[in-house]
Amino acid sequence: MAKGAHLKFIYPIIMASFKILLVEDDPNLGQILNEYLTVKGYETKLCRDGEEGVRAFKNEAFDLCLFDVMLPKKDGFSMAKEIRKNDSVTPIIFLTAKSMKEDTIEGFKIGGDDYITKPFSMEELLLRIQAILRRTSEQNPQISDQKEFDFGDFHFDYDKQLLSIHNKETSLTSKESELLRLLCLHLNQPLDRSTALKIIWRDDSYFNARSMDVYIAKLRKHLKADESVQIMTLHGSGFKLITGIKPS
Amino acid sequence: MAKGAHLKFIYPIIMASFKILLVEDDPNLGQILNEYLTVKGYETKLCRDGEEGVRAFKNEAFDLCLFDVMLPKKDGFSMAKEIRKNDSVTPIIFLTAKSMKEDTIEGFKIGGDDYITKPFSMEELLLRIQAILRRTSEQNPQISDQKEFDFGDFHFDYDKQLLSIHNKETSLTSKESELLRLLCLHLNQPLDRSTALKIIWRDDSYFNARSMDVYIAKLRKHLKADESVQIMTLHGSGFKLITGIKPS
DNA sequence: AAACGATGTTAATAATTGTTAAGCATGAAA
DNA sequence: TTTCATGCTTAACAATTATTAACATCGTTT
Repeated sequence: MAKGAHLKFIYPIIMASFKILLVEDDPNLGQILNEYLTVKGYETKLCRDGEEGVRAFKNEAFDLCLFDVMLPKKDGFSMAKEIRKNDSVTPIIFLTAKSMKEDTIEGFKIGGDDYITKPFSMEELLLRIQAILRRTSEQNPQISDQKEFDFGDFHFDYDKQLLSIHNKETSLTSKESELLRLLCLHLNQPLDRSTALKIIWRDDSYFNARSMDVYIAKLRKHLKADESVQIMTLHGSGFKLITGIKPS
Repeated sequence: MAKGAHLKFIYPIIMASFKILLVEDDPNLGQILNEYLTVKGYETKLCRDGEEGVRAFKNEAFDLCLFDVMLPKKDGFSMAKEIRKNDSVTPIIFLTAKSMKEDTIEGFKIGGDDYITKPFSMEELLLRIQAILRRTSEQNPQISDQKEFDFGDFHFDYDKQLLSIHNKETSLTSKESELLRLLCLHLNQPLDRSTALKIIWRDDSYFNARSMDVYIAKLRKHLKADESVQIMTLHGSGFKLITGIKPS
């Protein structure tokens, strides 16, 4: 029955890349798909036939499968059946040449998650992949959701909203925690203003931007406890949490 | 602001069936879909236009949305956008008359989960619904029928409405129990205010929200018996029952 | 340097949540 | 029936958190 409003939208902005098992015998299409998905930030493994595909699945961990239905040695549905014997969660998308309804339905019955009919647009495929991964990754916290951070002398527990140093503990508000978490995920790397606004405030607008500046100021106060840690301003683009500043 | 006499029906908290929000302006198709889904064991709510649909979504908890794209007052995509502001998880399937690629892609970008082109077979629609619900229900805590919970030093029996620690037993009221149950199902994870209100109070309204705050306070008192357990506030979004707090 | 936009800082205001207690309805006991 | 106990809701006010406003400062461009 239900659902959670207000769950944070964690888009794959900060995220270890997903690994996709692609099985396609047509060399052209295979290569195009492979390149396209790589460009889009996915790690891929391309196999040329069904047996090779199943073998790869057994030996490596994938986040999603993309199977052509018609394949040499072992067709896509048979692969899916074999995989579903031991694994009921990894999403499977079928590529089918014909838009035969029977194929479609067969695919879903086996436990496939989607099918897409050739010819298809790359963007559509990408969007389907994202839709499915968005869903699965939310239940897969380790992919993007680091909960505790150490930087400088600080220890930050995002879940408990606690920032501690030496033996002092400060409890943070939710907004402070979210912002600090983003900064930590980008430790010593730039955090884009607009990115942070979209993730935390859901909207990059003037007032939200000002609000964020206020929170940056609050965090800076908290972080004064260790001189070697600082939130640096990247004028016109964002902020960066840096560690290892030498005492002057 | 007196509310006057009113009746409130207590629905079963643990429902077997999924609840689908169906928004379709064509009376024939609407009724057919409605009946078909009902026969297939789903609970449905049928709305005739977009505004009605969004209103329904805000006040009731649904497991899946099925939106026609072309609708009076507010089209399906606009509905999805509005819903996605606060809810990134409830699956949305679009029904589209034309198989326009732009439409498709637009739908996915908004955060839709699938689309299906009219005319479609009922069986295909059902299979798509099942594919999505299979995936979401696995990660959907509140559908669980777990009756007893252990957290910190507590043992909580939902059916008996008993919260015990060491050798002390406290009997809870039904509202206390329902709220604690939801928190337990989300142990160490956020529980959204609106979700809890829709499930326990059947309606996310101002007074119910205040009532819920009162019950949070009551639960906090009960939970004082173990310092390592706390209900933490997620300002603006909800609460989280957390365990493993260090003694200070 | 002057002008402009972006950011820093503090304070005021607004919104949300915490807490206590007063009302109300219901059902059981007298 | 009246009385009482119970559980839930509503009200009132306090505390906390978030946003907006106002003004200072910094960086960049000219």
